[in-house]
Amino acid sequence: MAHHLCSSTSSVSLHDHHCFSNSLSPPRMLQLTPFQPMLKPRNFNYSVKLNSLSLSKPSLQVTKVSLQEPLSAETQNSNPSKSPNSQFPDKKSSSSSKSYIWVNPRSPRASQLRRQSYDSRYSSLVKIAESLDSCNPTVEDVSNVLVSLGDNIIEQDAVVVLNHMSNPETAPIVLKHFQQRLKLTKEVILYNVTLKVFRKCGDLERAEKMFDEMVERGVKPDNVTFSTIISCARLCSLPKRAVDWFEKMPEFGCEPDNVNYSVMIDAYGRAGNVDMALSLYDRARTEKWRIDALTFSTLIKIYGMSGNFDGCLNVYEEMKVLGVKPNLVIYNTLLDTMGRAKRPWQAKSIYKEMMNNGFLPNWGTYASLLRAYARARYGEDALNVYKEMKEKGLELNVILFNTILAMCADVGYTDEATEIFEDMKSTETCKPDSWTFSSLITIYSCSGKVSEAEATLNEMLEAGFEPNIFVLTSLIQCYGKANLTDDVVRTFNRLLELGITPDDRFCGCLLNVMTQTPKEELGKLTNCIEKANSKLGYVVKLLKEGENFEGGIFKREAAELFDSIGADVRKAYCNCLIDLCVNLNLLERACELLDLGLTLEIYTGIQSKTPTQWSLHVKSLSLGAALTALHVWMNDLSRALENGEEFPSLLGINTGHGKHKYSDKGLAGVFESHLKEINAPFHEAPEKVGWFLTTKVAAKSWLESRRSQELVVA
DNA sequence: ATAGGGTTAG
Repeated sequence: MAHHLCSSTSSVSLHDHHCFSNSLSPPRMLQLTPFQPMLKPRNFNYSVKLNSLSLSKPSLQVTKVSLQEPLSAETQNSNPSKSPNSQFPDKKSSSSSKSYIWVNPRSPRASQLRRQSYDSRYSSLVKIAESLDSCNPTVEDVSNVLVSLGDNIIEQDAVVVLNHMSNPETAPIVLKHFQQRLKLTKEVILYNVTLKVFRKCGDLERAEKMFDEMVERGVKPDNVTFSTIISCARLCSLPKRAVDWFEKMPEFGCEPDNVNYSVMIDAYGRAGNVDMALSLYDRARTEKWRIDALTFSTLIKIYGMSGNFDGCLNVYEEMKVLGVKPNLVIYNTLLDTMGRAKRPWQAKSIYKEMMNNGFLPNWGTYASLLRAYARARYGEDALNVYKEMKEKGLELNVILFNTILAMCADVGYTDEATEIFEDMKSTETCKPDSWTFSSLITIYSCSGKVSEAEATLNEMLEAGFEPNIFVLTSLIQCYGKANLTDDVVRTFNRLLELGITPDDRFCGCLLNVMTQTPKEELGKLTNCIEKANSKLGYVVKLLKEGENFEGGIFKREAAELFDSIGADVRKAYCNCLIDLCVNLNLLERACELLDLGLTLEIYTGIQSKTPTQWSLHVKSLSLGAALTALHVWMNDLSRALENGEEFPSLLGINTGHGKHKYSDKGLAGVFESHLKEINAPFHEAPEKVGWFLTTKVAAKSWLESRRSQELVVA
């Protein structure tokens, strides 16, 4: 990484370093979701002193294709003889027997006529529906629009008109109009389509009122009535009301069918009642209802929402066993749930299967894939999906753009993020929001690009967004890395001016900045830390005062601090505090903190022993903490040697691979040079990445020579 | 497109 590190003062040797899932990072809003892991791989710098650490069957089986002229107002007023569709009989002549064309319904001619005649009628009805949506909700205005239908209205016309309406004010008036003028044979259908209008507007109140009205009028509700109201309740995020309606069905003589089950499976799932959803599925299965792909998709989603991701895959397998062919919706749902499950590899194999089965990805497919890859930080895969979407002209929305930009921030794709941000701005539909700016500022901050971060901040302000805690945390990290301590302080004051309360992560970032700041500037930052979090301020103060305090106080205060902060930041705080100790040459204090970290189980499994190998695991430690742990381990090994303990054939240190986009040199690299410096006989294992190994013999002789050296010094 | 089920998330 190109960070500007803390100035290389002669007394402090500085090392670029990042640490892993223990680190405090500039926050991203993504991390607020429950699906996000608590911690992410992140970069950090530590300055450390090294030497210390269906089209329904054509219902026109009718051979009669005689139809009226298109029912638009214009044609009503125009001279029929001038009608462009003069091949069809006009309305006036339709009363004469000659007006009927009799055609074999199976002939291509019939289907052509059907389509044409249907199309023209249908589209006029749709236009009338639109006019009804925009007219005043008065009987007069509604009647004026409906006049254009003429007098030969059939029941189906009424159904089509209402089915296309979306205005909950005019729809009941339209319904009444038809009820008064038509002899309805299936009045329930008219009610059902009116209920759909209310559902479109998410107006459950009106839908329920309409239900009462129909019952009062003696119209018997059917399964469609119930599925419409139930799905309306579901759309209104009132799944419990959906359940109430489902339970009312028997009361009205309705037996639930497969669609009702399907809707209810979804409604129960959304109500959080997974058990009921699954028991309905069982019932549907034992009652041999045909369970279709859509219902399986719903089931997969329910399992996914309850976190049972293997359940999702089981349903998918069961579906195939039952002979239901997966469709695109199923695949998209599976991809989505595998993304939520953080199983990008499974998303990948499902996508492959989908392609092999001849399906073409649609926007939803790409969105699910992109999310699955981006959330799991499969950088290359996510970028490939992005490129493919771009090639196909599929535009991302803000959420998707933000998802991929957040990934770029996590894996250090600075240039890619810049390009994607430009793409985003060039779209007409998508404007960057505070999340977008936050991710970008984080990216520039992590890669040490101060001027870019500041430019993006200004762009954000121009777009009318106030800096939030996420942005300010990133900026503090940015200035900290660049060793611009005064700008860190200025940014901190800005946070207070904006009335934002510093959170654990923000304070952790400040603490992390301290680990990168030269000694003589630390005072400026301790002031900020004291204002931000008094407990942390006190611990830092004790630490800085070195030995001048009673034993035990420091550890107790530190323990209290760890108790007061979120479990997700404890390790990061502990790492930073140890780094600070190491920087200030307070090795004993560092050991105390490491010990406290072990006691409180902030750190686990640092040392391990098997009959054949003793190991030190420093993967999740900061450099300072890792070097402290090494120091402790060596002392433990010396003691074991003195006590005549049997050594295993191998001794090893696991640093992890230590590669990170924002970092030039990882923990492994720094550790390697430190091991050389102290002549430790550990060597990088060619077969095992991130491991430094030595033999019993080499370890023992090195420990011996170290002891004799110490004796000499003494 | 022709009375009922889902699709968009951070």
